[in-house]
Amino acid sequence: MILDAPELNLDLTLDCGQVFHWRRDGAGWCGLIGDDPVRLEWKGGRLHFQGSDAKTIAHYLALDHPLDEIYATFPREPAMDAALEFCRGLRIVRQPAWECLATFITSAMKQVAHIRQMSELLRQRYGGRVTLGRREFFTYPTAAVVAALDENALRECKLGFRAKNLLAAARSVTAGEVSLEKFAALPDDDARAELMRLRGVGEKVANCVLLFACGRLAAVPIDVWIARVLREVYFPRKRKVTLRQLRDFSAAHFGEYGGYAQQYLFHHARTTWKKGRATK
DNA sequence: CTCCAGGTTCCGG
DNA sequence: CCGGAACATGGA
Repeated sequence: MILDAPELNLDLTLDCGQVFHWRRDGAGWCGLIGDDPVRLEWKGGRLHFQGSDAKTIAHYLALDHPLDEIYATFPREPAMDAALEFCRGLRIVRQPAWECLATFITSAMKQVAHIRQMSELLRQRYGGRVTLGRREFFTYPTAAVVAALDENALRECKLGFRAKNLLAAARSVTAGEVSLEKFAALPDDDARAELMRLRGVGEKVANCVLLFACGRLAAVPIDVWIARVLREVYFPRKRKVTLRQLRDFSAAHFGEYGGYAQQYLFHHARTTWKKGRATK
């Protein structure tokens, strides 16, 4: 099956730190969209796929996001231009809300490789097994499944102190104390506040969910990397810049597609910085 | 062996 | 509101 997708860089989209379970498969990628096992490969402006259906895939990969319009809102500055040149075609996907929320709860103070590992362990032990041809996949365990576990089971998935947070969040969601479905009607600030009622969910994780699952493209998650970039680029040789200042600056400076700008800066910085260290 | 990672929470100024 | 400290674990 084939889908037109001229402005898509699949490698960047699936391997830029917004989602953690996709793995390379020859010239393409294998993973799940929700419970659907999928294989994707991009060739000559078209997306070849197996598993699931065109509509689901186009929605997940956000092929409807108007990249040209988004890029036009990026501030014209060397750092932003470099990030855009590096990340052109990277799309902010629409992940299932719970899966996104849970993986980012486990992401606190962990490297991307570790986040992958925890996600994979949770899937293999508590998710559902599905297949595509001879390939095997495991869906992400639902909130109800996680809620029924105990803290020790989660610690055995290498979650460490995050186990308590994931468990509490799963139980709150399962009990209906926080609803991940009713966000559609809420403004960003209200949806964020709702998410932050969950144990282990602060401003950063809440913004990740708003951006990577809910399509709130103005949400700007500020982590150690983006904080580093913002401080170096926009507040050079300034002694103390608080998180609050960075947040207020981002909202004012990047505007309605701030989440896209942030992700491009994030991936560019993280990738080039690592390279710089490796060759040093 | 040391350092640090897509943070959050709790506590004292 | 702000700065510090505690919190687990593994890869570099």
